[in-house]
Amino acid sequence: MSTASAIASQSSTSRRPSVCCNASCRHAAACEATRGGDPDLLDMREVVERVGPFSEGDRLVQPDAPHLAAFAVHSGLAKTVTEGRVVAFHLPGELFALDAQRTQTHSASVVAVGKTWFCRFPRTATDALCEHSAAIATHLRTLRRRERAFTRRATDGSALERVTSFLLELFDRRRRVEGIGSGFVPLPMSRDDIGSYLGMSAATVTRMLARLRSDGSIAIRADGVDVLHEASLRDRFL
Amino acid sequence: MSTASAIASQSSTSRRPSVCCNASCRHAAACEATRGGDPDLLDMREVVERVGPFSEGDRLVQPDAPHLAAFAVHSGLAKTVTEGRVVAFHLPGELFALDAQRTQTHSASVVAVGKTWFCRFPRTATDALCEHSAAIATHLRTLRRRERAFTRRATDGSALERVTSFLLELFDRRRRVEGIGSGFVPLPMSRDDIGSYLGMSAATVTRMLARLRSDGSIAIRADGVDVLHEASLRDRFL
DNA sequence: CGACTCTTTGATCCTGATCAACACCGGTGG
DNA sequence: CCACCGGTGTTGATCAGGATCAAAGAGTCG
Repeated sequence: MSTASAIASQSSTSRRPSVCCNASCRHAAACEATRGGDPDLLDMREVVERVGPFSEGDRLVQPDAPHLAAFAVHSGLAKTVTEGRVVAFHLPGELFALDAQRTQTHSASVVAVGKTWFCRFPRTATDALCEHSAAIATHLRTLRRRERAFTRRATDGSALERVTSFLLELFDRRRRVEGIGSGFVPLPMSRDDIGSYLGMSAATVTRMLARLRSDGSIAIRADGVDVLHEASLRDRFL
Repeated sequence: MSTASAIASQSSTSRRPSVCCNASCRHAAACEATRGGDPDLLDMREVVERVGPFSEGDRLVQPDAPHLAAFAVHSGLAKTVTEGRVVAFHLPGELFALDAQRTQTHSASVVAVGKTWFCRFPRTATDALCEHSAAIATHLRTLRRRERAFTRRATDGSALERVTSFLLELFDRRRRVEGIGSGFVPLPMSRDDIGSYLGMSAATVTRMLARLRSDGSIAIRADGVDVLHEASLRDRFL
């Protein structure tokens, strides 16, 4: 079941770390850690370790484990789970697990969804960078705030509105990382995961997607959806 | 419609202030401002002004108005309203409108429910007291925290659970102020107000109360409810 | 006394959960 | 290559919680 069953936040010795964060990385243009190659943030590239592959269900960090690193998704997808509920998804290029800087311990699990690679930023290294560079310190503070905002689970509005805004959120976040791309939004997570995140049953997620399909807003594929009519999705929030 | 239509937070000249905060006040024993006559807080009595009467619907403070005073309910009832929703009720003896100390302006309306008198604590006076007395400063900070907690609207749980916990909350708060009393919980606010506060329709509030009556937990009176079987109410939260 | 407002109660509707049946798909073993 | 199998997604049927609407008491104030 696991290609890498160990917990990676404690040490990376079980996986060959490799310094590989440079302009040739698929996400270099928009990676949050380096903000697309911002000269002020270049040092972040020197401390990163690539870890993986993780496969479906593998835990990257455990609750109450000491906070030893932050992570970015390199490829695949990750979810943050608290008390049995999905509270956040992490897309390629997005940095996370910054929340624990204060408490010194992680407050939730982070679990791989499908085959996933991560970029690991050891705490000791990033702390040192923050002392040398005000730009890096500020950048990480900003990302920490943003992580907190993403984690706040939207529980208001109808099921259709929540599914719609979920798709638009992923659409926008993906666009930010991949650059201007197609209207395709991958949904590698299960319907159960989406339902858990949105506070509804998996059956309802399916039904709401079907409704958006039937009015021509999206097309449903095996591995995600195509946004066919972005405006009609956004119009649901007048 | 109004016995006192002016906005009281700006000035009290339109109503005769009277220094009347002493042991003979009906709520002296438990008033939050003086914490039942705590010697360290006695100076609070010197700065208070009694204002009123206000009648149904009169606004005591307006959103965005400058924060010139905090208040306690002397008699009657008040509600805090934000964006058309009731977010808090204030019982006799309870201090409120501390929230604006930071922002310098009130963030919500406070409206009288029925005929209501208030005790007004001018900002300049309480600020001065806080400089002289660490006890008073600490006390007000504590109350501010508590006000924030009370304002958080409980939106989870079933309608029956929310109504039950609402009654118990008022029951407990009233007991704290009035001392050990009867099982009577006055409900001078309308069913609409309760529904707004609890996030449900007025009809549902009525229905849930009827259900609690039919299983013998409460009796419904014109002006409130009698708690007949406190334990069975609390048992709804296992 | 009469107009008004608020509460109560009944009837109906809507949303989304739950349960069950079925399709689909990838993997496994013969 | 094919039959089988378990997991996941889709879809229909049913159900429960509350909202909404309407009509009938019950105070309340002029």
